Amino acid sequence: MKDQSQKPKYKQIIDAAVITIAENGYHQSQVSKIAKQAGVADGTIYLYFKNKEDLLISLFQEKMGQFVEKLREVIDGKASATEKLYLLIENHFRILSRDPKLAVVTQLELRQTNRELRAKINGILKNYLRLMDQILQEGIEKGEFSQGLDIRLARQMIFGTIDETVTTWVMNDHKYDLVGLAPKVHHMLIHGLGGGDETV
Amino acid sequence: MKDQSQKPKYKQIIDAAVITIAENGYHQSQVSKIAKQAGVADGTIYLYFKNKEDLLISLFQEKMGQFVEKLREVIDGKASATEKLYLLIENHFRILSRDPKLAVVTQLELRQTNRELRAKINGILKNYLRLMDQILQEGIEKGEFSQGLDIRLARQMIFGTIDETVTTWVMNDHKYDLVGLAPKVHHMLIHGLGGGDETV
Amino acid sequence: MKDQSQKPKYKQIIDAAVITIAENGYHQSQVSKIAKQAGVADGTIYLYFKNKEDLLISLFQEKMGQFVEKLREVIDGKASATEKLYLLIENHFRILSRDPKLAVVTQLELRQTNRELRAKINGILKNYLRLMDQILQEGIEKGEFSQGLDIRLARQMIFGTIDETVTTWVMNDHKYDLVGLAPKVHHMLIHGLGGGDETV
Amino acid sequence: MKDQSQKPKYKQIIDAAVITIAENGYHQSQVSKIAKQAGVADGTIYLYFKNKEDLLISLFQEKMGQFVEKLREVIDGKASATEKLYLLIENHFRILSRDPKLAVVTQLELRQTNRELRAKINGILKNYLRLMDQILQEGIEKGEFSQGLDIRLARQMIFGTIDETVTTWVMNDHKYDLVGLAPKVHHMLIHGLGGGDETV
DNA sequence: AATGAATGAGAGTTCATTCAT
DNA sequence: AATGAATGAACTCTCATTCAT
Repeated sequence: MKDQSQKPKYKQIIDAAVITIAENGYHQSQVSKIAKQAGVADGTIYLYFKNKEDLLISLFQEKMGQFVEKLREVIDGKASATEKLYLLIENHFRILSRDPKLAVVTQLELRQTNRELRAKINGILKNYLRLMDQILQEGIEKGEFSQGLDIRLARQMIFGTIDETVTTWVMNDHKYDLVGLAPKVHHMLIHGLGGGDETV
Repeated sequence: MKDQSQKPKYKQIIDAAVITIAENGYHQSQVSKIAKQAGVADGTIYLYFKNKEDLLISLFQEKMGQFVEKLREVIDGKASATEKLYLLIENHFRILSRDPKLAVVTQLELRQTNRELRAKINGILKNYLRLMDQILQEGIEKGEFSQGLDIRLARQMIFGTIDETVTTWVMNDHKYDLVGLAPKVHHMLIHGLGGGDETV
Repeated sequence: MKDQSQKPKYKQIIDAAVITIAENGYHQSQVSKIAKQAGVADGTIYLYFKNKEDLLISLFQEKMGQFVEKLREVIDGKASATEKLYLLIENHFRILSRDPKLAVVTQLELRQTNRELRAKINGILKNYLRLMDQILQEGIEKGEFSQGLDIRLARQMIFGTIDETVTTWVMNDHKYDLVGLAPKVHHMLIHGLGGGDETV
Repeated sequence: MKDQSQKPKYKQIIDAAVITIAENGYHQSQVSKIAKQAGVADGTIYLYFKNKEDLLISLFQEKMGQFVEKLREVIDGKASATEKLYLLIENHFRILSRDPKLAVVTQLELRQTNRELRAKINGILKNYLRLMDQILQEGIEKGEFSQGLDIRLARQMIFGTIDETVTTWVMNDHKYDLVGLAPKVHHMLIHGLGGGDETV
């Protein structure tokens, strides 16, 4: 792991954790294995993280932080909520497409943790969900989205759909183009199964 | 656990597993704890299940089997795909509302298992997903749903939305009425965020 | 096991134990497996034997009893100790050659038992060792064997040699003729490595 | 176990295993008991041995290795095969006499292991048996031993006799002098029961 | 005499974490 | 800051034996 020696140890260890977990699965990613992948001693990990759980939370925080940050950049300044939603979906897909190992870790492996850890992970996710809520709020105000929309439910539909789509893609070994699905997914979320042309 | 003594041991143990896992979490549900809850000796569990994994898979199979069966009964003979979708959502919500412990187990705890076990669980889920595909196919043929619908993606939207809605409800300690959300969720899935009245 | 139904249950179970142990090894011969082989219920074994250890001791007693009895018949009335020794070796080899499963059990499997059980087995062996002592005593008195012979050591040489020869044969999957080795083994025991023609 | 703290852990654990097995018997020598005897934590054993079986094989290898090595040293450079055989017997007896616990372990306890482990132990014994074969070959060539000798059978006589003698000594709680038996055993092996003076 | 479902004690092994160097 | 040897608690599964029928 010579090329990692430039990075600060903190990030070096987190990246090693992503690789180790993606390659071996959560339950087969012992601290000693992560340490070896990072090129440090077992004990060194405890100089940077309080314990294993803290490492995993930090991993999620670090990666999710970048994630939301990147999305905000892309979305900011766009005219419509509809467009913002599209960019959110596409970039969500794009970021995970570019880092399939991270995708494996977030979609499959990190969900194998216990309730307590998952609660903390959900806390971190809050930022992302809030971003969705903002888009939804804006869409409703601008008249793009239905006035009667229940924002919390709508956000659950958006997040649930995106999440399920990515998970299915990961479980199918990334064998098809995820980013290419963005337009269809976006269209479905906006117009529903009915396609927006139904005469109700 | 005197009132369980009527049931066959097999079901008795599965029900004990649901209760134990819901109350203690997956990783704190040792075989001995499940046995005690079931009112049998540890070894007895191994007369009915090959090992702990087999017990968990059987649990999922047993409960999911009832689930899909019940849904089929409710849905069969209904006129429209739209109506069938509504019934699927409402009953999905209803069944888990009536058995909050089962909801905890399926939404949170059983996802903490390793990749291999989850693959087996997904195999069992297939039946349910196929039911959704049938409804979608029918809806497209009858002109209720958009002709251009990608069935696989649409199913991921439906399942992802339902799943996320239930999980959020479970994570909020079942503190609101889940079944009551069915109409709104159904409407969103059919009409999308745009509400079906947008002029695009 | 229909053809066993004539035999008394006691022998039926012992024979089943021999077969089961020979085929599966001592540690893989659970009571339930022996019961199945014998065509009886697990519990039935406890009507005929106090416990598993008792069954094994009885097995050894039964088979070893026949063994010594047969040898006595063959040997009785023979003229010389040398001849008796030969017959003992040859018949020891012959009996185990004819029942290779019994050979596996006595040479390999029954030695895997704990110290206590082996002490009891040795008690049963005593009869056989006493027979050897008698032959040795007779041989010394008749002048066939050396006057200075230490009977106990001599018996250990005879038994050790026979036992090692049979064990090696069993470990080599009975792939050569054991009985045919009797003359050579006998000659070696009588004349030693020197062959009796050395000029000392 | 303070006085063991100088030794490398590897040997420290092996010696603890010998003592524990000799004192408690094979089946009552749990890993935790061996660890306690060695003055280390249970887990430490697994830093030096793959598993319990590996510890036992290593024990035998280590002790048997020293054994054969010591015998080679003693025997090398001796003039006759007869003398070499004597030294082999005497030293075999001497080494086990000096370490009665090791004798208990090799003669009684280690034979209680399953077929697989015993096969591995036999593999290690091969070196010792080969040493015997060499002595026999040399003796035949030098005219000390009978020309017609079957080396394999002769080795089985030697090993069987020595082994049985030691085992009997161990089963009698080492209550007599084993080394003192060497001359008689040697004489018997060379001249046989007949004593070498029989006129055949 | 016979059954066989139920019992429950018992042990090898893993791995997150520590701490002397 | 970094190391890595040592720790020791914790859990699944087997199987001889029992006893109600």
